[in-house]
Amino acid sequence: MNDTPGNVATIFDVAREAGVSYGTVSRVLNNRDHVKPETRAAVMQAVDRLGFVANQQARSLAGGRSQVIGLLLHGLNTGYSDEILRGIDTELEAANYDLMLYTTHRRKLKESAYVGTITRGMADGLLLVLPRNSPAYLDSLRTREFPYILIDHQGRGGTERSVGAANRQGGYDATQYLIGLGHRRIGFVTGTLDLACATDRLGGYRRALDDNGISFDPQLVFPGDFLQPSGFIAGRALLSLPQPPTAVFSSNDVMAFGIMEAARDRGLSIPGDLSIIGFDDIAQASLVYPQLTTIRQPLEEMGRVATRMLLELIADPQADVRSVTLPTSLVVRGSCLPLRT
Amino acid sequence: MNDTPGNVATIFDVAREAGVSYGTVSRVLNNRDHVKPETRAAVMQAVDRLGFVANQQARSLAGGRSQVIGLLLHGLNTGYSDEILRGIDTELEAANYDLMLYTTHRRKLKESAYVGTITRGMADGLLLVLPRNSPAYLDSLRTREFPYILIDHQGRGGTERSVGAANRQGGYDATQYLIGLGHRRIGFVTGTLDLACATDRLGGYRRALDDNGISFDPQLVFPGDFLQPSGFIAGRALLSLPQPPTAVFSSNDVMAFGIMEAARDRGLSIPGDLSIIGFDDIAQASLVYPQLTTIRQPLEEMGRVATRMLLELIADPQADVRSVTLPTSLVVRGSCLPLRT
DNA sequence: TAGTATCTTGTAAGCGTTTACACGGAAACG
DNA sequence: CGTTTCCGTGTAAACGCTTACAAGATACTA
Repeated sequence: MNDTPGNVATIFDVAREAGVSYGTVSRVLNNRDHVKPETRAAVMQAVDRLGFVANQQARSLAGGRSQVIGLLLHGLNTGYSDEILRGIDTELEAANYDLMLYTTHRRKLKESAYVGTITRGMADGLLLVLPRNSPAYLDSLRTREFPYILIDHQGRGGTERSVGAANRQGGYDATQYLIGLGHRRIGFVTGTLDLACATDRLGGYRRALDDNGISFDPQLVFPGDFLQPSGFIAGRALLSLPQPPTAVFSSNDVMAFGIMEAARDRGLSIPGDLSIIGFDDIAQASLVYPQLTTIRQPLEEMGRVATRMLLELIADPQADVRSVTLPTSLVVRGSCLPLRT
Repeated sequence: MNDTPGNVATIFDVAREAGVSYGTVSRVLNNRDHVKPETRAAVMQAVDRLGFVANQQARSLAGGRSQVIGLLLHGLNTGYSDEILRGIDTELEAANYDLMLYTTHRRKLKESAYVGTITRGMADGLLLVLPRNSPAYLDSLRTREFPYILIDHQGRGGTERSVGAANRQGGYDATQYLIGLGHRRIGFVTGTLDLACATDRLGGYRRALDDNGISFDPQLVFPGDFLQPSGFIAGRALLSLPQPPTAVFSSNDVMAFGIMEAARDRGLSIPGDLSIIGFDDIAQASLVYPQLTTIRQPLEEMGRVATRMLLELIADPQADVRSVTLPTSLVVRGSCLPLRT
């Protein structure tokens, strides 16, 4: 309020204003016991009058919480992170936490440096979006008992605390849906296969074929990298086969758009001549024409759940927080049709 | 490296390891003069050996930089912030700064509380994405001489340091393009009109009509709110007019998608029966079918430019940093056609 | 070669909090 | 009514760093 510009009220100013000691002010600010109600009120008034806001740096240096959690991302590229971020944001806001955003741009080295600074006081906990296999610095987090949660990471060892989606089941469901529509020659465009989620989706596809007595044809599987151009290329390749597929399952929506483009290029109508199903259910999926049938991955919810888990862990490091796999769901829109006979 | 779990090396540990005093270590860490080269090397080695990373909290408490800048956003809703964020991230990474993300969810009260905590040591500077008119707390930033830059804010007073886009010119260009294609009855769907960018786009539209001797017809202007459903509603309304428009200019891309939907609902083909032009050029614009012709707003560049301005301001508070308006550009895709006669 | 300026380093103080501890007074107990 | 317990508050120390300031070593000047 009435402070000279540049000079901001400290806990001492509040103490003087309220006629108590700084220790008492701290106790009030932290909702500690052993403070007389009138004193508490007086302090609160002084806080209001001075417009006092505690310095978080000092607070966390002195051993308190920083009320900040870190989020480590590869990048802001896909539109995939945005949705997770939204979930995290929602949950953090409710808990009165702030968010520190770190993007690594896929540089391994940077990641571990980040993890270093983050754990040195910057944040109370860490969320990592790590679709690939666990890097070494997780060890240091573990031994240091620093609270962290992995998002979208399906590590082999059950030791990691993570939240992910049922990629395998989703892949199975997508394939099963197409089979249910009568399709037998079903193309598959993979994601980047060093990511667990990509291999899981492929696994689901193969399993569904198996369960339905359809033999696996390697020709129908085309490698992609989760980006649109690779979808286009894959689409073109699959449609040029001597015996092209009547339906294609794309490991994500963005590549599905590429496949759509390739089909249109060839003069094929969707879904009349070719059924397409995607994975993720990003916002665009319902904006394209025809609207894309896809497997919904609950990204926002993953963000929310992970955040809740992390906050729980921060509150009680011994808490029994276990990995969670959230279910995917089939979203039927307009890009698939029963096989014409 | 070899620290007991939970105990992290401090500057004192480094000093002991290197056989110098902690003051010297600090000097080395901050690249100060007056350190003998051999000493510097010895300290750096000790730093490496111990895997030391400075505690940012302590550092900024003691008067140094926090190497953090804050970003205040309304929310992560539109896909619009993502792109700005990407630009910011790029620039920050280069400058070795970290990002603190604050979302207000449009709650005025929260904003000013945030600004309070941010300026109390949390960050060295602040970026605000503020399409609406400048709120009161900016005054406190100003008197406190805290470095900040506004993004996408076209305030009246030239006092604010901000970076924005040429919304008026963009609106003009879009309209002019449609007129050039022969269209005379051109619908317009507004954005939320309490935002400067929305009124500017409308202004550009009117100006272009004027310049071409086309009289302004209020019936052709329909209020929207930048979200897809309002585009749909607007599209339906415009197309139901006794004399419907042959082209529509939407104040942003997302609403344009809604208009497309409305047109399809009515059995109209795009661009055959109706030309549509958007504004923003978000990622989806090139994914829909037909691909959307639109006015590109250089969001990522806005983020980058604003960040550079802010960093400059942090480095030298007296720097002559002036507001910047970045040009928009017409991106021609497939959603507009010359008027059929 | 004495005197001064410059380099190099160490030490102390302080940034704004929290937390452990101390101490007087009120309440509870026998 | 003396003793014990708990309550309410103040004070000191610590968190890990930066930045004056001091002081010894070294280089430069006349």
